[in-house]
Amino acid sequence: MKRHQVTIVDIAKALQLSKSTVSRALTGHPSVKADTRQAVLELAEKMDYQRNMLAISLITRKTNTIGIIVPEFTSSYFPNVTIGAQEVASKAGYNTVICQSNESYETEVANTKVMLANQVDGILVSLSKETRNFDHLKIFQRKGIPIVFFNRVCDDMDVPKVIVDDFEGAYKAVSHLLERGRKRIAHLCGPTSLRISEKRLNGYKAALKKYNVPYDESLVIPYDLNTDMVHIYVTHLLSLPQPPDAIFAISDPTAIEIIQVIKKKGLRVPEDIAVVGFSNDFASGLIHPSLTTVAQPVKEIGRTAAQLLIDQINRDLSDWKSIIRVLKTELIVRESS
Amino acid sequence: MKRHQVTIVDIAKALQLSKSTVSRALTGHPSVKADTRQAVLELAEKMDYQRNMLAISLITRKTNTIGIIVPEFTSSYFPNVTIGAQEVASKAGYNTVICQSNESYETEVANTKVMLANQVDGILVSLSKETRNFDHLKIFQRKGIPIVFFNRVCDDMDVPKVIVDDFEGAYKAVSHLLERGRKRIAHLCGPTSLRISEKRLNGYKAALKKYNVPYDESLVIPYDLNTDMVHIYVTHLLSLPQPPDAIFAISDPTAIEIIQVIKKKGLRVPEDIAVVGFSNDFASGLIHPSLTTVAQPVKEIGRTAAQLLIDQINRDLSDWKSIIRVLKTELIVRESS
DNA sequence: CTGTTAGCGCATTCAT
DNA sequence: ATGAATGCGCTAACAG
Repeated sequence: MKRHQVTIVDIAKALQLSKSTVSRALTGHPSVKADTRQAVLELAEKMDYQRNMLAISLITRKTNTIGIIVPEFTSSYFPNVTIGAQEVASKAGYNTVICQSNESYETEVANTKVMLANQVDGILVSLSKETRNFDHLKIFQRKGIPIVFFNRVCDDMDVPKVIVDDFEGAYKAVSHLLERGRKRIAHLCGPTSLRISEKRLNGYKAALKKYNVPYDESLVIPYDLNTDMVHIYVTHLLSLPQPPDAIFAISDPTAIEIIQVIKKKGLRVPEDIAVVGFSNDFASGLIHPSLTTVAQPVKEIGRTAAQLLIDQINRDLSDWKSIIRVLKTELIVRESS
Repeated sequence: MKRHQVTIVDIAKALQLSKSTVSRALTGHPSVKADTRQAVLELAEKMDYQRNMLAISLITRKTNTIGIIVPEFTSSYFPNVTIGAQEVASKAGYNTVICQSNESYETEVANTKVMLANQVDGILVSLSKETRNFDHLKIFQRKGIPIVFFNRVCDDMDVPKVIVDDFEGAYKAVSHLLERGRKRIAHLCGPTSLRISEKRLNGYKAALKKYNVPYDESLVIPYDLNTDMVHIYVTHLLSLPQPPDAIFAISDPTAIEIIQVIKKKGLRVPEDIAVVGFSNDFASGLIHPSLTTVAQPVKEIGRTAAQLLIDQINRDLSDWKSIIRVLKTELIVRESS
């Protein structure tokens, strides 16, 4: 299928001008007579001329495009982060290419190849739950292409990161449960590959310690974020000799699933078991009972990450910063606790 | 910031080969000795070589990229459509660039410029609620770049479209309410600019007619999808001399907001007022009471649209089809009706 | 203010 | 099976 592309040459011919003049007129270069520019612009408009960014990027070695790699799009978390990121990016003149890794390491690697091949000026990454090797990301460092991590970060790499205070968030959530008189608090924690799992677990432990509640390993269940498995874990917890009277979940989708399972078993939330989630997904305010959760400033995370990335792009290679920006969480108490 | 890019030339030099040979080896051309290819591939890997798609696309006039323009990302509808679309696209070797118009005509126009400048091979579009002029999209037709519309389509243009049977969906929803004995059914309908608003309204009217319920214009309220306004409309409806006993909403976010407003006023759903939505967003199964709604096959819409687009891209310009694919809806009855 | 020249990185004719 | 030359559309020196 042969498409015809309108080029600068076409305009130049029609106007009896040189290519360079047309090019300059189009790019708003000051050194071009007002009426010449006017004529060029008008004709360009009339001919549906669009600058070919491929050619321009090839020369300037800049695509004004940033890549975003996220694990999934099913909760409201990542869509909202990308909204925030796009907001800042487009204001700074950058386009955005979004890829989902689907929580798969393989796919994540493939995504990075695409980003490289398309010469993005930088990438925003939140790791898949499977990712334990970071070579595919270190390539960017070697090539001098800025990376900024958010949410699921890589400790191995000395680049900017945007996270929330996961420790404190979990600490607040569990303290809240303890203050409400809960004695046996279970924790459905995330996969060990993710640092956030560890940090939230530590917050959980610290809260227990502060309130002098012994840490009981049998109440802590690591799971791989596949919500299909939640009912098994909940069933298990409820069948313990001393079942928990509260569950703190690593994420809102998890917590929501927990509530569904508990209700299906004929138990009441929060009377029999309290539930607390993490992230304040859109759905958590709607579910019945509404979910107590640790809110993250989602769009702000996206904005901050994009801003750090753009700063890095504009900065000289020599003085890259590896700032870690820690945003605050907020405990939102609702009916489930 | 000067990045160094590894090029074919680097590999050629290191291996004492010509550029063409290296290029052929890299692209899997058969006419190259097995061990030469082997050597090239190995070195390329070792040097972190990545083909520069900008250069390749410039020559081949093909970017293997499709653009997607959606109005928003806040409900679960559009994220899910894009997931379906990406699935098909990436299987066919296409990358995806996603833009949000934020329901703004201006932004939508800007988005199309970006797509053109980046030489996408085709675009998937769902119109913003403001869009009434389609020149920015007709440019694609003129340039021979395939377009496929989904959900919010443009009647003016003879291109493939993927929609659901909005008329039937609304008809089923309203019939359901009537069968449950509701007599005065209000309808919060979408902006007149969107065809889906009209079709759903027609389905509403047809159902009333079938059940011999007179059409009462005062119960039909057009609104612009800004959920902040919902409480005003609901308040108005409830203050009517003969208030409605049911509300059919153009969308799930709308219906969810309606339920919240009704509950806040101390009325019960569905006892006092039944509510039905449209689309079966993720949240609709979680809200209390859970929402009766018309489910759309969301991912399937994305898949179908992407497939039609890719078909079109591979087809010859001369025989473009303007198929309209109409997918089925399904009424999901929950607690709110 | 405007024109001329050179190449960005690569695939693709032609040659050999 | 390999090499040399051409050019995709455009910007960026370099000249007037």
